[in-house]
Amino acid sequence: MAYRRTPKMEQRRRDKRQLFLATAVRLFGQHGYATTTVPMVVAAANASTGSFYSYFKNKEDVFAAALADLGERIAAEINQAVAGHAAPLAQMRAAVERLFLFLAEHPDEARILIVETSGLGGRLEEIRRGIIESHARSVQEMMSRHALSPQPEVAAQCWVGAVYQAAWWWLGGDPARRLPATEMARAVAVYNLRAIGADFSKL
Amino acid sequence: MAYRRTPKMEQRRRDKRQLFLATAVRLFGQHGYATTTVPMVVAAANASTGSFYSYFKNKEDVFAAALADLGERIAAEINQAVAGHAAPLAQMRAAVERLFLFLAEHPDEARILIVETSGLGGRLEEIRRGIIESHARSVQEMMSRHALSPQPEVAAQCWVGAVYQAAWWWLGGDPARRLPATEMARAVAVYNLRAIGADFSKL
Amino acid sequence: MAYRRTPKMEQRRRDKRQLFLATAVRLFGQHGYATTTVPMVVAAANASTGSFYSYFKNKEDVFAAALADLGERIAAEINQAVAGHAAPLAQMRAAVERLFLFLAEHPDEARILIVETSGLGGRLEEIRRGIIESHARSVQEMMSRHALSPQPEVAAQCWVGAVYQAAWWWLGGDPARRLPATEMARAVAVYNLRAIGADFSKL
Amino acid sequence: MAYRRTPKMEQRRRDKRQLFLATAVRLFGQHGYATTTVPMVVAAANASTGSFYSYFKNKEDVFAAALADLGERIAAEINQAVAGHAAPLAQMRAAVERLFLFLAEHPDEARILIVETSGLGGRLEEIRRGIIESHARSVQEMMSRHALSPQPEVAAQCWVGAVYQAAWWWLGGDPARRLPATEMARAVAVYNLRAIGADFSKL
DNA sequence: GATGAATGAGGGTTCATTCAT
DNA sequence: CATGAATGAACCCTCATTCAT
Repeated sequence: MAYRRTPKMEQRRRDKRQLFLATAVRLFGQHGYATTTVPMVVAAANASTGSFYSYFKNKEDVFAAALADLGERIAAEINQAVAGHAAPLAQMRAAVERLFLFLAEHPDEARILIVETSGLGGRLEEIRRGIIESHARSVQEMMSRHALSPQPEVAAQCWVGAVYQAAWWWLGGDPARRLPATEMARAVAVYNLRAIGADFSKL
Repeated sequence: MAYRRTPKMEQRRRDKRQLFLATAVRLFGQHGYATTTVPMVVAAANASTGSFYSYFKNKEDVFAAALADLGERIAAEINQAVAGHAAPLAQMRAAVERLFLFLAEHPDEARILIVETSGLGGRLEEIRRGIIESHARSVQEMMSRHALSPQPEVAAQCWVGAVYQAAWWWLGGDPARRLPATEMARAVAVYNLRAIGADFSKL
Repeated sequence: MAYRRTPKMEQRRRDKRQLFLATAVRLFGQHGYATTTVPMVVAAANASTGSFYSYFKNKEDVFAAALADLGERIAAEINQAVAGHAAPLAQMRAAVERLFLFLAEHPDEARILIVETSGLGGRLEEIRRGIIESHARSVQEMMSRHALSPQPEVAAQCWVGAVYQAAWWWLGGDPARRLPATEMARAVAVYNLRAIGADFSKL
Repeated sequence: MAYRRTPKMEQRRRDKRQLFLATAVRLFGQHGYATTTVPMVVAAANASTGSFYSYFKNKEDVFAAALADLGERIAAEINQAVAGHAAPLAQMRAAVERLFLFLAEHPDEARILIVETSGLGGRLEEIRRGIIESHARSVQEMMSRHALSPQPEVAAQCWVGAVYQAAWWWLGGDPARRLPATEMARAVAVYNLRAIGADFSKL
């Protein structure tokens, strides 16, 4: 007689998985993939080794899940930012600023995304590339739609690289002395928009 | 067994150290810091564990040395490139192109610099930051000397980030189908120069 | 929640236990004791861990039960075979042939009995010894009743060992090229009967 | 300057490997393959985990080495025994007796050979089969050379099975009450020789 | 100085078993 | 009674580092 598969249990499983994921993101962000150990994650999540392995196939698996999750969150952020504007240039600017702010507000996530995502075997590298590519692609699309740059592919990479590096640098600075995040975001946006030849009198 | 330190021996030591360093750069570049083991380096250099540890305090130490070495090589490249030009803009353009080309021609080094240098404990991160900062500083210096951008610090980071990311993307592409390195270099230079408001009619 | 033990429920319990047992025999036979995991058995029986442990004290317990079950099945086979003959020699021959055929037709069971029953702690070894001993005992009995061999105890062990090893060898051979099972059975019977000095003119 | 590879060190390495091997045989014989752990072997050999793994690729590897070693020792024993006789029957009898005695005197080795050599993945099973086959083959050869049995292949397996099972049974008996090993050996030899129709008046 | 055998902490992972639901 | 999530001890194995030769 099969006992009812209680919805409560399912919810708990989802919650616990989420807890593991969040913990993993934090630790991976703070220590890097290689240096973060499964026991560390398990301890930080107040769980047991066995439990961990019932939610994820292995260490790589959590990382992949965390990365995928992160990709979606960023995409959502950017989409939301873009949705608030009609003009292409305004949209691009909003996208850059939001991306920068997201990274600035989520240092662990930023670390994961910007560094420590290499030498992880093809699969993870793939996922990371995918995330970056997807930003780059949207940049590229907007640019080519508006004939803003002769080599949109290259520009898109530069664009993303500029944001990431700026964020990375800013995160490493002394919080007491660095520029406010919003000003940084604006400066980076200006840098990138100028780079693709945007006419600033329109903004 | 009285040993005398002959100049010949000193030379040999320098050579061997250099061999270790080169081997380490290659392997770290190919496999990443965490995945590269001391035995691997030792084997690839046809040496012995003991020998290795007589040249370097530990694994981190080789990596730091390799990084420092790399920093010097890059600085030399850029200086050389800049030296060939008088006009500031031409210098900046030359610097970007040379940096890109260096990364394109030295994938192992590129990988070490761009991705495999995080989560490695403060000291190494410091060194990596140092390298990037030094590029950034020279960019910043040129810019502020010529009043090219309102926020030279930020722009300098964007600048470097654009080059690195572009190089990384290019290296990951299909060698048979990607743009020639020199064209890429030029495109990246254009991106960055435009970003800082350089008057292109002058180039 | 008052439960009443209905006959229907008892029957169900017996059935489920039998299902677990059969599944266990199959898996233990195919993968060996150590390599077969409780989750494997549970999954193959479409049941749950908890259910499993309500039928058996632990992993060793199923194995013991499976072994005991197997012992009974073999005893029944042999008894049935023997019952078809009156003359002692004919009985012995029938017993050997039937035992061999049983093993040949039940590879999983054969494997459990012949090889996968050691290093399992005293109790299981005991059970296995018991099964073998019981064959040996009946052989021994027949022999001593008919004064066929000077050392019936030893002969009985040789007798059983010959059958088992022959079966094991035959099972490991290429099904397309090996002798038909019945011929093998006969050859083994001849070997053993001759060994105890049976007068073949009587057969 | 390569330092002389001292013969003393090579000797030590051989010795240590041998120590590991002997220890492994003992423990595998006493507890079985699955139940014997690498830490157990390491502890019993007064060595370290790392050392162990510098001599053997993994757990399976020691076992395979132990098995191979055992195969050679047994072959040597049998060859030596056979060499002492000229007549084929006398040779066969000597071979059986020696094999039995070897197993009787080396319980650990016997356990390894007779049981606990299955479910170990193809490779180890292969090795074990190989050892048994090689005995069987020599039996078979002698038999067919002297036209002693109509189906020498089958007889050879029975032959070996009889010896193994007899040895196994004998080893499990109460040392204070069991037959002397030499008498057992003789009884087993008689069993087998009769089985292949040897004319006993010749012995 | 050079060598490489030895060390052992610690990593990732599995699985027998329990117990709250 | 049934379920399956949770536990955690224990396994196999790697590798940075040391030190006797």
